[in-house]
Formats: sequence, C-alpha cells, structure tokens
Amino acid sequence: MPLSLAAHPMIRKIETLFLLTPEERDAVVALPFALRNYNADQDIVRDRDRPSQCCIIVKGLACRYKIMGEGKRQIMSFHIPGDMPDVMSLHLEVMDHSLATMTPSVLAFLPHEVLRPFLAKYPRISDALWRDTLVDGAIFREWVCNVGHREAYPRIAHLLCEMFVRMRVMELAGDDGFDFAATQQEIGDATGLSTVHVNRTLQKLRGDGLIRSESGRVVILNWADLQRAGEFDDTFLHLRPGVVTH
Amino acid sequence: MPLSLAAHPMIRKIETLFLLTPEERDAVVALPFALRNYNADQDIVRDRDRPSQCCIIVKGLACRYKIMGEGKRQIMSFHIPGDMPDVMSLHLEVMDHSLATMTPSVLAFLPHEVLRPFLAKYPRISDALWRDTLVDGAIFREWVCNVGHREAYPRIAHLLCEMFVRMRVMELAGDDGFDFAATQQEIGDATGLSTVHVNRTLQKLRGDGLIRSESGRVVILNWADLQRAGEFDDTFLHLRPGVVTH
DNA sequence: CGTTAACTTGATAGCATTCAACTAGCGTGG
DNA sequence: CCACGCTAGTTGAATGCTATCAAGTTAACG
Repeated sequence: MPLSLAAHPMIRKIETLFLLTPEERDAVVALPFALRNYNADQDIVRDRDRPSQCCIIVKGLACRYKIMGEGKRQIMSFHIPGDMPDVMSLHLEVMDHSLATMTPSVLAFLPHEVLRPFLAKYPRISDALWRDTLVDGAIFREWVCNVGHREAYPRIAHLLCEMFVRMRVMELAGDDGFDFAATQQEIGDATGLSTVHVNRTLQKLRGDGLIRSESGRVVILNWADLQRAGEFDDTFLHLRPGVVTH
Repeated sequence: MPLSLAAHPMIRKIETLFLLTPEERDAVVALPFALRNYNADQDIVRDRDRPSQCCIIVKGLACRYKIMGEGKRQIMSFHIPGDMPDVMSLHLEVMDHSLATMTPSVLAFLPHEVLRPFLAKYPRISDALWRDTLVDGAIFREWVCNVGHREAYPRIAHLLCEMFVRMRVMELAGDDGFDFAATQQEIGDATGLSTVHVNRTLQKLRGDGLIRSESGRVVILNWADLQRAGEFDDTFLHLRPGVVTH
C-alpha cells in the first residue's frame, strides 16, 4: 500500500535531519507499508510486548506512557505524523513502555524483517533512523530537565514550545498555532502536574497573553515571550540547518 | 595505547547487550584508544561543543548535565566505567548538554574518523552501539517517570537501585553495595530535589534499614525493600538474559 | 435533551524549598 | 602543631508551590 511521495511522512521526517537522494527517496516510497486506522486512546504496543514491526504515524496524535504505582500514568513523549516511536524495537526486544493514540489516527506498519535488510542496503537511511532515535533521546533528556527543575508555568510553556516547533518543522502547523488535542489531564500526565494545576497554569498563560487555547488547538499569541517563559531553546531538537521553524 | 582484553570496558559493556565473536573482540581491543586522566569535576565536553571524538569511561564516575536558568544544574545521567556517553556525537553534530567527571577518572578517546569506518566494517558492533544509545534513551525515560511521578523517598531509592544494578552488571560492585561518590548536592541535581531534602530522605532510607551510606559508598542492607520502595523494575535496562544482577 | 467527559473554581493539606546556622572532616600554611 | 578555611553533611523553622478533595459549569455527542 504505497503512500504518496509528496506528503510521505517518513521522508519529510528524515529530511528534517538531512536530505535524501532521489534513489533513496524512491526506495522509501516503495516500502510495503501497511496502513491501519485507530480510534482515540487505543494502545498500539504495550509495555512488555515484543513487537515484530515498526510503525510510522501518518495522521493523528500519539504518546508513550507507562503506568506507575497506584494506577497513575506518566506520559514520556507526544508523537506527531512522521514520528516512528518504536524503531527502538528493532534493537530492544521487549517494550519498556506503552504506545497509544490520543486521537483517531492512521499508522503505517513495516515488519522488522523488511526493515532490517532495507537498512542494511541503505546505510545512510539506517544512520538517519539512528539519528532520529538519538533526537528522541535528546527530547527525553529535555523532559528530565523540564520536569526536574522547572515550575508549572515554565514547564507547560516549554512543552507547548516543543510541540509547536516539532509540528512546524513537519509543516503541520501554521505560524500562528497548532492542533494539539491533548486534554488537560494528559498534559498533567506528561508534566507531572495535577489536572487542577494544569488548568490554572494554562489560565495564567492565557491571561498573560502568551497563548489562546480552543478545543484541540493552541494559538500562539506571543512566541517570543512563550519561549522566554519556558526557557525554550531548540538546540535539543537537532534540526538540520535550513529547516523552517519560525 | 591498547587496553588489556580481560578488563576492557567497551567489551564488557557491549557484552551486557550481546556476546561478541572472538574476531570482533580482537578488533575492539586493537582500536587505538587514547587514554587520558581527569581530575574530579572537570568538563569532558561542553554544551554546544562539536566533538570530533567519542570517549569511554575506563575508571571513575561521570555525569551529563545542563545548566538551567538561575545557574541551577540538572544532572541527566550518571556514567560508570564502560559507558560511552557521547557516541551520540557521531550523529548529532552539536552537544545539547555537558559531560563532566565527578571523581578523578580515566577516559579512553577514539576519533570519529576511526570509529566510523570501524563501525561500517563491523555492523554488529555498530548495532550494539545503536542499541546502547537506545538503552540510554530508556534510562532517560525512566528518569522522566522518576522525577515526574515519584516523591523524594521512592525517587532516591529508584536512583540507588539503578546505579547498583548497572554497576553489578559491569562487575563493579559486590552484592552488598557499591562505590558511589556523588555528593548529596549532586543527587539533588539529578533528582530535582534540594540538598536539604536529599539529606533528610537519605536519613529516612538509613533509618528504615534499607541502606547504609559511608563516604563515597552505598551499602545495600535490604535489597528487596529498596526495590519495593523505589518501585524498581530493571526491564528498562534491557540486560541480556544471563547477565548477572543479583 | 440527557449523559458523560472535559474544564473550572474554591478551600484545605502536605511535601519540598528556602533561609540560616551549626557540625564534622580534611588539607593547607603559618 | 594548631589555626584557618573549605567542603560536605546536618538540623530547625518558615514559606510556598502543588496536590487533593469537593462541587459546579461547560461542552460534546447521540
């Protein structure tokens, strides 16, 4: 089931890291992805699973999470179209967390047995995927900093900045805002804050004229101040120079 | 400057993930590592650097950190002999954090120009390094959970469990405890807690008979309860089955 | 239009920070 | 040899950010 070249999420994603040759691009497009539709809040892979395939998010919003003691859950990252949140399963047999959709989504799957020889044949693409997992790691480190050393207000501001830049790079956001269907509960699970406090903090961000949030959408009213509030610096996203951000 | 085979930290490290063939082992030993001594609290690479080499920790204790606003610092990981904390620089040009020793240390360096063709020649070792960076990523995710959803007591317990298992796997710890020269300040920087609170929490852990801590050394008095206190589960370390832990 | 999920608001409680001071250990230099 | 200074660790009190509890409001949806 071929995906169209123009909007191919994997190509766009890799090219946020470096430019592919035409042959490489063709090879990616020729890969036998299996598309599948998901509802909101469906698990894609679960903690302790041993996946035999990798997925790419084509449409929708997903997250990694882990259920902690007392049934609370920690969200460890959000994922947007183009992301391949389980490439790691190529090298790590057992999942140490779960992956789930947050909105109705479309995912493209590729079996490990197809991907492995493909990467052996195209080492530059293999390196690109390695690089992508390294950027993921950099984002996790940033989250450690965010949750570890920032208070609620900058913490949420930083999260919004990250999502905005990542979406813009993938051309999924205009320059004024982006679709972000996370509930306040989910933002709390990601930032380690209670729903109540997320609510109050968002109100403050709105009151300060930094953002406006409608249902499922965040409008950036003052990008400079939002970045300042979140101490945001996009170095950790390791974007290829020349990629459009703002 | 060849390192002895028996205790070669890179080999031992890779073999916590999978077993090397004799030829692969020889090839690793033959690599032209450059050894260098460091004092405590010296930077190895700095935020924004563009490293041209990778390092392996041969002896000592190191950490990744980032300076946050107001001069506070967040430690994002601790590193022990065998760790290669900047392999990522092979694929990510610019450092998004710093790397520093915490104790007097010995490091072995290998230029990117040597490592790159080496990895091209030994794809299994290349995959092992990829895998190792993925485990690093898994540890960061665990830290997000730890800092995001656990209170001081389990948070510190979890950190101690992690360090103990990692050290045991590298045969750097007996079954009763391990050398850990982090100051309470540094533990605070890593867990996002104030020095004062780290101090009080350690006292509680000691008072509950879980650990004993002398200068630079942690003695595990009750491993089962310490794990329970920290909700610790070593899945995220992705150890090769058969590796000795406890 | 009823039902449920998401969001909002107010009040109370608690974990952790901050400030400040004090102790212990250790190396240096007079 | 002891004073001095420095670092790491310890303790107490006060403040504060954030969680929790409880209830009410809005929005979405069949």
